[in-house]
Amino acid sequence: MANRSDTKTRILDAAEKLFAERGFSETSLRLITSKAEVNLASVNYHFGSKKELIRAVLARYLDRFMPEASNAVVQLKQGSEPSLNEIFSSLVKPLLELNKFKADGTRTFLQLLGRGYIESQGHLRWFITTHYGEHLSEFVKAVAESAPHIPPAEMFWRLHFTLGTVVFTMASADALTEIAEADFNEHNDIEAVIRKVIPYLAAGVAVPVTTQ
Amino acid sequence: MANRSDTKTRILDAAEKLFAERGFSETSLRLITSKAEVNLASVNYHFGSKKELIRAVLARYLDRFMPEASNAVVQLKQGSEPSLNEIFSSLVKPLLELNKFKADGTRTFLQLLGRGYIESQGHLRWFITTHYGEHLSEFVKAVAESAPHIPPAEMFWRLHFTLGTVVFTMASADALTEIAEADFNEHNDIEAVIRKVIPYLAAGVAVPVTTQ
DNA sequence: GTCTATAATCAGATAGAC
DNA sequence: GTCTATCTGATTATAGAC
Repeated sequence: MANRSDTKTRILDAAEKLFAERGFSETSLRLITSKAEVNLASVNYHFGSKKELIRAVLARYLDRFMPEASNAVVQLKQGSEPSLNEIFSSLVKPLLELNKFKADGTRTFLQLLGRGYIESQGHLRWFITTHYGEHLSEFVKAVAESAPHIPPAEMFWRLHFTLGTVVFTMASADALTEIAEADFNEHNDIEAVIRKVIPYLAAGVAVPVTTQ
Repeated sequence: MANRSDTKTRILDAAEKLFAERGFSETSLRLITSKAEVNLASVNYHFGSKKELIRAVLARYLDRFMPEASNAVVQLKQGSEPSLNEIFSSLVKPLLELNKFKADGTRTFLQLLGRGYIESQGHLRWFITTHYGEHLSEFVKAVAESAPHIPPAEMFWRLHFTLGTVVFTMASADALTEIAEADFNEHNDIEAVIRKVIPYLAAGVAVPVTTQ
């Protein structure tokens, strides 16, 4: 069995792929263990429960991405007054680094994030803010400083609009790239999609608040 | 039984509320029939299956909203060259009309739409484009004319970014308004959220394409 | 049309041998 | 650590009496 990773990793690998494609509640442990070619009981042995497995899948990506992302933002601020476009763009490299960790890692991570935010009824939001709060606030602080004309409450909403744009786009990325291919003969990988969405996000976050 | 609507309506009413709050797969027929105070078997008698019930719930809203929405857009174009903000804003009234049809109808509809797009693996997208395609294209055409500097393929992406922003925001609207209340002492109803998101969307859709 | 009762399936989790 | 076998509970769906 030289060419076979350990059971725990096999489960994580199969689970993240299925979770990203189908969502969490639509993915049974039986399907996961069947794709991973491991025994059904091993999930509970290694992870305790399905819920813990989901957390482990997410944590494996977040542990890599979050420090790199906040680091990129901090580095960027060493220079002078980055634009919103530059701040968002600084996340591209940390995102693409995930492809080195695992094939299709960027897309998988973003899709997991999307599924997680939508399915977990606020639980993932809590998990991320409590476990990665300091990294997160580096990003939020940089954005706020770069758009000082937006009041904090408004910025709260806009950052969540942004999150929504990203996670929905990524959860639908497969379908959308297929349609774009068929209708416009455009081939887009995940990086191309990310680079398309950034100007959209930056424009929305910075648009002056209308008083009506 | 004067003060009791018929079984079919009771099921639809209970189902749409639960679907919007919890998602489709997290809502069992047992929960629906229990809240509706009807017999479990009546769902299959009246709708045939859970999947058909989901379609019926969505169709009840779409049948009202889509004609009104496309009508609003067409009306708006009678005047001269509406802005993107005006086009998006023209949807507010049709959306709020849903509150007259049913208490909290606007929020319910948008949350259902969000859940549907995310959970249905592209099936809802197909259902909407095939059943409401003409209404939809009125809207798309108006947006395209109002932002002629955006090439069609780019506009395809931006309209889906927009869809993502809206449906994610609406699927998370309850959680977000709670947080905004707690952290910023801001009270927002669904109309307030809609009015917040429109400038964000309009700015993103119209931002010049960057050539890099 | 509505009900009870139940079929048929699938889920997560676990006991216990190896 | 891994396996088989099974438990327990939930689900959708249906048959058949009323």
